[in-house]
Amino acid sequence: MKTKFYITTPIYYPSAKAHIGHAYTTVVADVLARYKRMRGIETYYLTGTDEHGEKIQNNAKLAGKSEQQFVDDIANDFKKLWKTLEISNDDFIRTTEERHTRVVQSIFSKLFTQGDIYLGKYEGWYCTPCESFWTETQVGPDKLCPDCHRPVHTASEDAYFFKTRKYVDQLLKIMENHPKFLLPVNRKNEMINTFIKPGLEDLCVSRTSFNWGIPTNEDPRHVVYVWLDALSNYITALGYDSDNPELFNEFWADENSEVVHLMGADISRFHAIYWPMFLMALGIRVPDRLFVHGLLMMKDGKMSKSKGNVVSPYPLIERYGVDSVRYYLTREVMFGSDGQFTPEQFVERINNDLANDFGNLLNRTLAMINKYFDGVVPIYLGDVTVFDEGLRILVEETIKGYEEDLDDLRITDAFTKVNNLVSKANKYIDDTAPWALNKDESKRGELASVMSHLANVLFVSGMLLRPILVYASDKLFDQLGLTPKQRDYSNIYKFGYVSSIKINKGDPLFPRLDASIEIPFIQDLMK
RNA sequence: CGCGGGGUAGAGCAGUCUGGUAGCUCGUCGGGCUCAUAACCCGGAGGUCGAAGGUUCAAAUCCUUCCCCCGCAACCA
Repeated sequence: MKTKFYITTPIYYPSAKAHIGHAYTTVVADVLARYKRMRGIETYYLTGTDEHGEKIQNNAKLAGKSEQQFVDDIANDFKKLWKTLEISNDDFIRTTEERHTRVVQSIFSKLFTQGDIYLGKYEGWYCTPCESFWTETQVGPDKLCPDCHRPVHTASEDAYFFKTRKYVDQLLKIMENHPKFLLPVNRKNEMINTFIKPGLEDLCVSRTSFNWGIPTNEDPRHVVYVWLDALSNYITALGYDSDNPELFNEFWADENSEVVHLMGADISRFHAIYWPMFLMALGIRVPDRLFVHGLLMMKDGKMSKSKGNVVSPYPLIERYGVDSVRYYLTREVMFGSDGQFTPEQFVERINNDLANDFGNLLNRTLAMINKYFDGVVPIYLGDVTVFDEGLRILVEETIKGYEEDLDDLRITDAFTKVNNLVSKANKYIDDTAPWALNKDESKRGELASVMSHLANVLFVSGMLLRPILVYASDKLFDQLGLTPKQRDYSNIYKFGYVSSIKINKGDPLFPRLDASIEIPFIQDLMK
């Protein structure tokens, strides 16, 4: 396994405030980052905002702000949300920052000089009053401007293009030789069959129709157009081509660093095709993994401003806590497929997994340790019964499977295994019936073993969930009586580590939510 | 014929690549337990796996055609 880990979210386009969909991607990336750190892997986690383009220019005007003021405000909104959600990003890159713009200009120049970028003509449907280009499908069969509904005409303007031809074979080879380069696999097939095979066109990398962008050194009327600007953030943030390239050398250039990009399907094409090509042109190695995650849909379809079905994460966090929201986002959606946000499932997920199964397991275990052993976890003496043995073996299998899954980005599978462990521990209580053992003095050893096994399962479960539950895991460790030093991941390999310590039973970790109150409350948020 | 995803129990989903008794969570019905947050554990009912045809000893799974839903369509995770 590689010793270093670099993970990124897409940089979000701040044309409006952050919603729960942004939070989904960012939380998932955070869970992976925290997991890797917990395993002792040197990790760097990057997120940020993509702040250029015509839409920003227009929205700023509408808001009566300067472009910079407009993006400053929204970038702050994103930063605040990540802070609230306890996102552990190491950096937050903004494409309007000098450290980014300067390097993008230099990348553009380099590609131009070496002949990968050339000056050509961009053609499309143009609306003169709106000063905008539109695509064939946007203007429709009647050739009307989608904005003002007036007729458009074909027009062309000078633009720079990136030559793709030179790198196609190399890219195909990468996809062929590295089956996990682009996941899920159907995404790879889509890229190859729809975009590459029919013949890849050159990519337009500059525009003159608006000016809120990074001006090129070659011709300042041209600003760098979207993807060359936006995608470069993954390396500019690390100090590529700057006076401080240490992070770049450590987390990108070094083959011992695993580079993972997370993204939605809408932008997978740019990540999977053009981004590797840009890197090849720059003579830099390509990422290890591109993972296309699903979207969190609303009952009436995709979240969008026009539909007015966007959910803000803030009121959810405020009412249910950071851990619950993080857990819901990580767990609800099969990683790689689309999922649906409904108030019913939100409440259900938290009640079943966190309150009834996980939280209650802690609560009932500690109650028994208090009652039967005066609040001290009995000394671990190995397996006494077959039930003990079965549980211990399951713990070992769970840890192994969890690690394999997370290392392979199978997030849903990994945490499903933890749920299963918790659930089997609840069953174990039924199987062993401690209340019955307590009535028989000769079964004292068995009873002690049950408590000890349960305490250790709780320790392991809390640790495996720690990348998600940034507060509750430590509350659980507090209640188990573990010192901060003892809360180390490596200790979960030693089953029986939690032994002979005084517990501090506290409040339930996750109070059960009353569905009849909470569902209407969340429904209200969706209006 | 633009591209892609999907249609499996009342709800939400896995399983489809590598064909072999249809599974998970929730709900529902019945039972158990009493350590616990009205929780937990066990069992039952409930499915012509979108439709039709084909391949096969055997199809949710492979092939063909069709129907329906959704997303994208060059800056909405």
